[in-house]
Amino acid sequence: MKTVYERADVVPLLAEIFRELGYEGTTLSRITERTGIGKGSLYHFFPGGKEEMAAAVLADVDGWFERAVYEPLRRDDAGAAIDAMWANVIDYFRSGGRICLVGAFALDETRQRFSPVIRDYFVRWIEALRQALVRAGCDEGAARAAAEEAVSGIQGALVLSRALDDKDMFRRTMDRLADRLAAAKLEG
Amino acid sequence: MKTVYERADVVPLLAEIFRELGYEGTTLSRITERTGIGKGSLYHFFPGGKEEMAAAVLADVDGWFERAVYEPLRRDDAGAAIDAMWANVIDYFRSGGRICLVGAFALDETRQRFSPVIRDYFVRWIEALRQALVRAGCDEGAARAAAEEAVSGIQGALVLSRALDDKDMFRRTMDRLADRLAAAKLEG
DNA sequence: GTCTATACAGTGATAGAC
DNA sequence: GTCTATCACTGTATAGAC
Repeated sequence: MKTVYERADVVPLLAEIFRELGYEGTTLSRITERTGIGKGSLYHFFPGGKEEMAAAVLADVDGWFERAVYEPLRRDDAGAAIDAMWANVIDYFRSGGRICLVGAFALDETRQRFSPVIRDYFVRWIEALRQALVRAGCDEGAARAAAEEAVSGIQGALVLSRALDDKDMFRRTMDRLADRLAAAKLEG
Repeated sequence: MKTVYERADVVPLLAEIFRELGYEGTTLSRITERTGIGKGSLYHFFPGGKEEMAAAVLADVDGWFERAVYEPLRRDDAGAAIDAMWANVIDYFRSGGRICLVGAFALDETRQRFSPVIRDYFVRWIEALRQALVRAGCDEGAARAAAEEAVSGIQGALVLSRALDDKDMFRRTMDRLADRLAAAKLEG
């Protein structure tokens, strides 16, 4: 049996591998080992090699958040969009069982390769959330701080729940962060 | 000119390199390149190779936090120890310019190598902070949650301030987390 | 304790058969 | 599009001279 892929099918597989092994830890042979896709095919899809693979994965992740989270935050009913954001975050990160690739890439020298993409992902998240809070009646300064706190808090929960191997800790933290956002809406 | 090292001198140098490059990104040749220490010397100090180097670095980091942060939190005046913790954290992590090696190792497969050390570092931090909060008059449940929130929040700020390349964001977040801890003391 | 030389498996990458 | 073979290079690790 022989499987024929398209580039779009390969990207999510690569995403899981980069998430688990990191940029440096991901090697072509480990990709082949886990997916069955040979070097020939990989270079056919990604002539730029590993760096192009990681860039494609980052673009894919970014696109998902843009559609599922940022755009609703900018356009839909603020309360509903924020509720949806928390549901999406818990689901996407599998209650802390899955890390944020963008956050992970920000920590080591990998950041230098993808610096603009990494920054943009977080800037747009914070800005979209800030806009939703303002629409919900929060004042400008409080909205900015609350948005930053939420996005930062998610990253922290991903690190800590993974270090403690405790998914409950992740869910607890998402609940607390959601409460804080709700409080910011009312107070602002 | 020839420099003669002791093992204890080498560990902090290795720590910076592991922090910048990650476990997989750190190679023996890059260590030599940055420190001038040859492979022969490295294997003399760390016969177990790279894994032993990383373990030594983790033990060193852990020891520093134990002495400078955890022990004061368990024994000294609660308010003073908590104030000292925030000062130490901002200083140690260079306002977000330096990452938490333990947190970084928790994110990818490196975690499997050092899982007990990683978990223990965070468990003891949270527990020591919880004890300080209880001594300050906070009730048990609130103290546990507040301690977890603070430690998690620090990790999040490290990721986000690095992604945004914004040290002010790190300091702002430390201020906010400190305020939240102070509020928890009073409310609890 | 440090250096040089070296072993050999694994790295990203390329070329050509099918 | 996928496979196999192969490239030059770098990875960790070891041994022995000094």
